[in-house]
Order: sequence, then structure tokens, then C-alpha cells
Amino acid sequence: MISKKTKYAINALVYLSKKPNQQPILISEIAEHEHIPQKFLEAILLDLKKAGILASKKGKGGGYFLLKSPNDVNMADVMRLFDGPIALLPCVTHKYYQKCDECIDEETCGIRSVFLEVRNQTVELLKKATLAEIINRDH
Amino acid sequence: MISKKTKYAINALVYLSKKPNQQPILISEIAEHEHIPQKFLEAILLDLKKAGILASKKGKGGGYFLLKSPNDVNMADVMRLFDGPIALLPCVTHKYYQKCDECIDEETCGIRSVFLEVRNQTVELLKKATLAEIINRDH
DNA sequence: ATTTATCCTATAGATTTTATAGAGTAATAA
DNA sequence: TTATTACTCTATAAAATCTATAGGATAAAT
Repeated sequence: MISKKTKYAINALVYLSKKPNQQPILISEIAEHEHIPQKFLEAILLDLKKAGILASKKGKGGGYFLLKSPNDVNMADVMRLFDGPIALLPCVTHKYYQKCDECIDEETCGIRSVFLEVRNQTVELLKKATLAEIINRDH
Repeated sequence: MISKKTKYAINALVYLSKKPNQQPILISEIAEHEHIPQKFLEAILLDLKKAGILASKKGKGGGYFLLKSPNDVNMADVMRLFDGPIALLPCVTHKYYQKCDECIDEETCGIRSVFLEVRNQTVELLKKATLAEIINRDH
């Protein structure tokens, strides 16, 4: 299961994607509409800003808006940002790789082989799942 | 990521699968060979027994052994037993289904649509990943 | 200056994960 | 029948993670 943080992030991103481009939206508006605790959402949006996905404007008329194109923000990136690796085992991740204690030879490990396939398929699907794609499916 | 519990369970099952059928193996032997805390492993094996996957014998010459055929034990079942649903969102699971707060119409939700696809693909792969298949890949 | 609204740090409660302790039960064999 | 072996069961505790909140700092607009 993805964390609530990731779920909130996706909901906020989809909400922002549906708005006219670059129009700043209040945190409070997103929080209310998507039923997200406002203070919690603040931290999430900040992370999305640091990741270069969102931008913000302070003061009156301020708020958050999408910096990247909805075509360039995919679920794999968002999930990794908040929940870490998508892989189900540490030995099949790229960035967070960790060897298994009991593993003698990784190249011949049947368990690893299975979970590597799962990871690859999942990442492929999640990469294709951009904000644009989600909104497009949203009918 | 799967929990250590699930990882331990898989390692123990693969270890038992490689042994001659129905020969009881000591918990301590599995624990030692697979680097699993023994007391923790005890609980795991008990769960696998309650799930009908393993059987056990008490007293001298006792231990655990595979009850089901390695062909009939797949990773989807094992993961669900210890970590719960495989789906990444509560609204795309079958058994643990939960509606999203903010969702107006599930049938048209683009987010759900994406994660339903991921779930279905993952489950399909994990169902095919039986103990027999894992050992077979293990070369 | 004042108001607005994001930014930042610290913290706390709740839940889950991982692990251990110790007594109980059943099977085996001498 | 007694001793030994090894699984069974309950309770608990330490550690880590997740979720959420509080309160002040900073920057932009009027």
C-alpha cells in the first residue's frame, strides 16, 4: 500500500493539473477539496516544490501551481519521492540497493529473479501513468 | 517493500522446498541457515501452518515440512498472508476494499484506473511465481 | 505597515514492525 | 513413567515509521 502522504500528493497534483496553467491555488483550497489535513499538506507540497514539480507564490494571490507539464510528472517519480523504492525487495532496487544476508549468488537467486520482474513491470506501468494520462482516463 | 516477515517466510519456504519431501526440518536449522531470529521464525512457521502450507511434527525427529506441493504455493498468497493486500490503493483491493474519502465516482477515477492495472499485473506475476518456479529459476 | 500565505523546525501521538521471554503441550524413546 | 526434545501459545517490549499539529519565520502584495 502507498502511504497517505503519497496518496495526498497524487490527489493534490491531479487537482492542480485540472486548473488553468500557472494559476496559483491556495493550500487551504486543495486541503478542503481533497480532504487533506492542511498542515500535513503543506509539508507535502513543499516536497513537491523541492522536487521541481510544483512552484509557489507567497502573499496575496499566492499559492501553488504546476511547474512541470502534466505529461512529465509520472506516478513512479511521485511514489519514490514519498515512499522510497517501488521494488518489493532491497536487492532489486537501483538507488537503494542492499544485498540479502543469506544470498550466496544474486545472479542465480530465484526469488530475486521473480521480484525483479515484478519491479520492472510495475515501474514501466507507473512511468506511463502521468498526470496527463490520469486526467485523460478521468472521464 | 515487503516486510522482513514475508521475506523470512519466503526464504524458509524455499529452503524447505529444496529438502526431500515430508522430512521434518528443525526450526533452529532453518533459522541458522537463513539468518532468521529463531523466535521470530517460530511465529512465521506457525502462521504458514495455520494457512495449510506447512505441517509440523513435535518431539524428537520433529520439525516443519511442506504440506502443499511447491507448485501450489505462490508468492501472492504468501505476501497476502503476512503483509495484507498486494494492491497499492485500498480502492483496488478485493478483500480489504475501502472507498476513498474524496472520490466522487470510482468508475471514472483516473487514479484508481492506473493502480488497478498495476495491481492486476502484479498479482498475475506473483501468482505464477510458485515455489517450484523459484527453485527452477535458481540455477 | 499590514495583511496574506507560504516556509521551516520541532514535536508528539498512533500504528506497525521486529523481536524476545517464558511457560505450556505433545511426541519420542529409554 | 520419566526424561528429553521440539513445537505451541501468550504476553510484552523495543524500534521504526507514519500521520498529524503547533507556532513562529519569511516573503510578497496592497
